Amino acid sequence: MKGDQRKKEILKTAAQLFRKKGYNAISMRDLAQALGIKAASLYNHIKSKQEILSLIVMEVAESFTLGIDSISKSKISSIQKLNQIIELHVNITIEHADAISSVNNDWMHLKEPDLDSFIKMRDGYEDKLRKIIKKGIKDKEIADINIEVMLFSMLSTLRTLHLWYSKKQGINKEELCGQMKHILLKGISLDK
Amino acid sequence: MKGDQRKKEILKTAAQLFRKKGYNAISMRDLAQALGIKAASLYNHIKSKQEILSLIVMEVAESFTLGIDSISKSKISSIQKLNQIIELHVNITIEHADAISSVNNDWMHLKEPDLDSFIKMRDGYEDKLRKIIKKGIKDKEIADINIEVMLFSMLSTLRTLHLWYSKKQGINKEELCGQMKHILLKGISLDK
DNA sequence: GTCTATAAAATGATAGAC
DNA sequence: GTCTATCATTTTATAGAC
Repeated sequence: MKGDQRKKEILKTAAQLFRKKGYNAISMRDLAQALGIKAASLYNHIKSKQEILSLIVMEVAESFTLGIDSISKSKISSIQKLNQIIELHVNITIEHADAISSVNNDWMHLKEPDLDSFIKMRDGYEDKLRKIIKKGIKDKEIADINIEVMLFSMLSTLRTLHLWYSKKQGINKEELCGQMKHILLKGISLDK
Repeated sequence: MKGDQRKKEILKTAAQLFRKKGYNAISMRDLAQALGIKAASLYNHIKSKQEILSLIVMEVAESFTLGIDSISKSKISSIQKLNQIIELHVNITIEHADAISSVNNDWMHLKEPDLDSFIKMRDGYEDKLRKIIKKGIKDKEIADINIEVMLFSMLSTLRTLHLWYSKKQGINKEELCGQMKHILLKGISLDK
């Protein structure tokens, strides 16, 4: 089961299809056809359609959780932590662009106990980021703007990076990280 | 047909349900039940499930198109135009928070000719915003960062405002607009 | 304008042959 | 490991009674 190459293909193709039309719009027949087999054959590799969604979404959610935990703990300034969080999102987006679409839009179709686990991870992520911003304001590293607006704005941009990244070529990872840091942390206006 | 109050109720309830689970996850039975009637009764007011989606999505898409057209034409600075675009998004989000969710996530389930029309409006919107940013850079009102990154970052935040706005109370429209302008245009870092 | 009854198609999933 | 055949359920939508 560990080396089931076919299962990996199924998950990869499913993530691609879910990204285009969403979990509910893709039938097992659609998925099978994209793989060149019949729908019934899928069940030799996966237990159910639900399991496919779960494997796709939970893996990425766990990567984000591990990432933010590590950044939270490290002994660096708040601005440096925000820089690392931007890098975390860019890295995961590049590696799991299709899956992120389901993390953003299909998570509500998870079933218990995954649904509860996902929501806890998501809330925990937001809370850790909120604490980093709060400390940054206290230490006068970050402007004293409404913290929830700030949090929302950063997360919106980082979470939807996948919508835009795959369309643009000619920008490498380092350049992208640099631009994102500039825009998210320093703004675009010149009139100060 | 103009004064069909029931039809308006159907569209409003449908938008609420689509927001929670997406167009494909909501059946006509679900919608009917939320309205306290049977599924068959819906068809006295609407032609099909497709028509419901179309009415919800296209109205909001047209509002955005009208708004950006008007802003584009007016004789004000680029930064002032960006300020007005932020106001446009805040206003439409407050008035059509449920519908915006379908505009973001369910538009791909539109059928022709609506699908093509929607995509044209969306591309047109992005292009008008791109031109405003470009002129702002030329006139030295806006920092000379990668224009596509800037465009993407602004739109990501503005388009997902609905995810966040309905959760937070205690912030009024004017305050929200002010904070968004600050974050999107001036950034959050203090170290310059 | 809403109901019951029902058609026609699509869906997730299983059984068993090869 | 994939196939054909099939099942049980759900789905959108229509017809016709009230």
